[in-house]
Amino acid sequence: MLRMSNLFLRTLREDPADAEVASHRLMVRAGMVRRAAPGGFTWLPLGWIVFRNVERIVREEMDAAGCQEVHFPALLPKEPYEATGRWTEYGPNLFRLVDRRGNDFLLAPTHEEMFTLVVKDLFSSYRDLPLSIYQIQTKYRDEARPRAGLLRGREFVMKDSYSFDVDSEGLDRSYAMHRAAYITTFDRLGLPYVIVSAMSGAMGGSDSEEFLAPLDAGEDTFVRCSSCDYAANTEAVTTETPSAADPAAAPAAKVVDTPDTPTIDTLVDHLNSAAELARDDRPWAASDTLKNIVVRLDHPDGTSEALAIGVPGDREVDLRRVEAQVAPAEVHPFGEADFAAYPSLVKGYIGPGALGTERSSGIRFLVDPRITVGSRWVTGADQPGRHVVDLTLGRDFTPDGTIEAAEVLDGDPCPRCGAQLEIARGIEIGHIFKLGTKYAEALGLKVLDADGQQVTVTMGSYGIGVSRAVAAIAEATCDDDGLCWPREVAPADVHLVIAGKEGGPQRAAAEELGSRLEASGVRVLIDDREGVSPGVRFKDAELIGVPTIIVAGRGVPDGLFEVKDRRSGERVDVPADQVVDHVRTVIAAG
RNA sequence: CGGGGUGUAGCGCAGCUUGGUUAGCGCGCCACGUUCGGGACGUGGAGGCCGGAGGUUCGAAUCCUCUCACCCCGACCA
Repeated sequence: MLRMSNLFLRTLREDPADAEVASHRLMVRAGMVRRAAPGGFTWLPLGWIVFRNVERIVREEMDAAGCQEVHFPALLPKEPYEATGRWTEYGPNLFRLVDRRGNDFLLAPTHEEMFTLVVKDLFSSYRDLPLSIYQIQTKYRDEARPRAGLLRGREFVMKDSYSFDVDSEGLDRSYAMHRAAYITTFDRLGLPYVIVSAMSGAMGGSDSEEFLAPLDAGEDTFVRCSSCDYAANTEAVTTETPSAADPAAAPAAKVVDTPDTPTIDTLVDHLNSAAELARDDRPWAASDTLKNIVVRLDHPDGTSEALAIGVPGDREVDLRRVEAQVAPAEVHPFGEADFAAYPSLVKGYIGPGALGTERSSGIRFLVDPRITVGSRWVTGADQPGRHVVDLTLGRDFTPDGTIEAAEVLDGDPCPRCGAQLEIARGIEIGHIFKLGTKYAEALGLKVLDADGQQVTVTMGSYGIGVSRAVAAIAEATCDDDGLCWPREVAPADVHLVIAGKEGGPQRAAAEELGSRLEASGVRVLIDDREGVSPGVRFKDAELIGVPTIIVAGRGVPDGLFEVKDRRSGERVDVPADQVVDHVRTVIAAG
C-alpha cells in the first residue's frame, strides 16, 4: 500500500513557470517528474510507477508478438556509425564524446548499426530467420531545442525493435506483425492514435507509417480525411492530378508588362485592373499564377545541384515536403551566390522559359501535379517587370517532371475519396518502417539462402517512445482538475482519501478497507497524512489522477464509503462489506 | 541559428522606470493552539551572495558593459 504519509512526494498548488503543455505542467504539479537538465527529467516515485507500467505493457506486447529483448550500451564507439556514414550524417544532433585515450564515442540516438552487427556476429543462415529483437533503452539526441517537457527531450526512453528477413515477403510479414502489436499496445495504453503514411526520409527504405496521438501539443502535422479513413503525414500527402486538357484550346501566350508586381497579390491586382488583360471567363486569381522557386540541393557526396519548383501562386513551397522527396539531399534556399552562377535567372520573374534541363539555365524543373497538360498560367517572363499570360503546358513549356512540393492546405481534396482533408497536429508515439537493405548492405549482413548463395538481409525498424508515451497519455487524458490515468498505467487502482475529523472512525475504517483491497489484489494509494484538510486531499487525489477515488468520510458511521470515478466524476455510496467486490467489478470493466 | 521573454527564499511573483535604512508578498516548510467534505484559521519562527563577472557611485536588486542559464515562437528534428 502506497502511503502518502511517507511517499517522496510534494504536490504543487501552482503551475511551474517553465511548463507550458498540460502533461508537463500537471506531472510536475503532481510530483511525478522534476526537470533536471534542459531536456532531461528526474522521475519521482509516482511518476516512475507510471513509467514502468507503460514500459511493462510495451514489453509484454513485444514479447507476445514473438520479439526477443536484448540490451545494448547507450555509450557506443564511433566505428559502426562511420561505416554507415551516420557519424557525419547525423550532424549536431549526435552527442559525441572522447575517452581518455582520445577515441571518439557517441551516446546512441538509435541503434540500427548495433542490431545489424550483433545479428551478423551470430547468424549466417536463412534458416535462422526471420528474427525480431528489441530493446528498451535510453536514447540521446542533442536537440536544438528541447521542448514541451517529456514530449521532446534530449534524453528519453525508447523501445526500438528490428526485424531481419531474407526477402521482402518476409519483411512484409514482420512489418505487419509489428503493426498489429503496436495497435494492441496503444489500445492497452489507453492512448488515442491515428496511423498515417509517412516518408521514410533519410533513413532509407520504402513503406513507413507513423502512429500519431492526435493532440494539439504535438509538433507533427498530418492530414486526415473528413470522410474516409485516409490519413498521412504532411510530407507524404499526395495531390490528385486534374485531367489533362487540349493545349491548343488555350488562348495564345503573350508577354505583358507588369510593372511593380513583386508579389503574387500585386500581380493579380494588376491583371484584374487592366481591361486589356482581362481573362475571358472570370477575374484572375492567385491560383492562376505559376510561382517558380529555385532551391539548392546538397547531396551527401558533397555535390550540389539547383532545382526549380513550380507551384500554383496561391500556395507556398513546403520545404519539408521537398526535402522528403529529395532525401537524402538537403534543401537550401537559393542565395545570392547561387543566383550569380545562373545569369539567365531573373529574380522575381523566373519563368519556364529559362527552366528545364533543355532551357537556358539548364536547371531541372519540376512542377506541382496540379500543373497538367493544357493548363494555362501567368508566370515570369524571365525579364524584369514582365510576365507571360496563358503560358500553356504541353504547348509552350514542358517541365522535367512533377514533385509534391506545394504546401497542403486545410480543405484540400482527399487523394483517395475527394472529400475535404483537415489538418491536425499529433504527437509521434510510434513509427514503423521497412528499412530494406541499407544497414545490412553497409555493414555486410548477409546469410546463405537455400541455394547456398549469399543474400543481403532485409530489415525493418520499429520504435515506440516510452517516456514520450507517458506524456502523451497524460496529455490525452487530463482535464482541468489534473491527471487522469488509464487503469493499466495508473500508479494505483484506488486512491483512498481519509476525509473525516481527526480522531474520528474514518482513519481506522480506511486502513481496514485498504488492507482488504490490497489482499484482493487491488493496488492502493492511501492518503493517511495527518493534519491535512479534506479540501487538500480531494484536490491532490484529482491532481494525481488515480482512476478510482474512495472517500472514507461522513458515511463511515453508517458503514458507507463513497466510490468516485475520477474521469466521469460519478460517485456512489457503497456499504463497507461490498467495496472490495465493487472495486474489482469496476477494474474488471476497464 | 534567427526573433521574443525571464533570472529576486523550495515554488509562484512584486520591487528596478526615478539608486538611499534591516529586500517584500502569497504558497510551501517548522512550533503551538483552533478547525476537519472541496487547496481552513490564529500566533510565533526558519529560510536570500537579488544568475555570474566587471564598472559607475559616498551608496547598486535597481544604472552601464560583458557573460551564463532557462522559457516561448521559428529554423532544424528517428
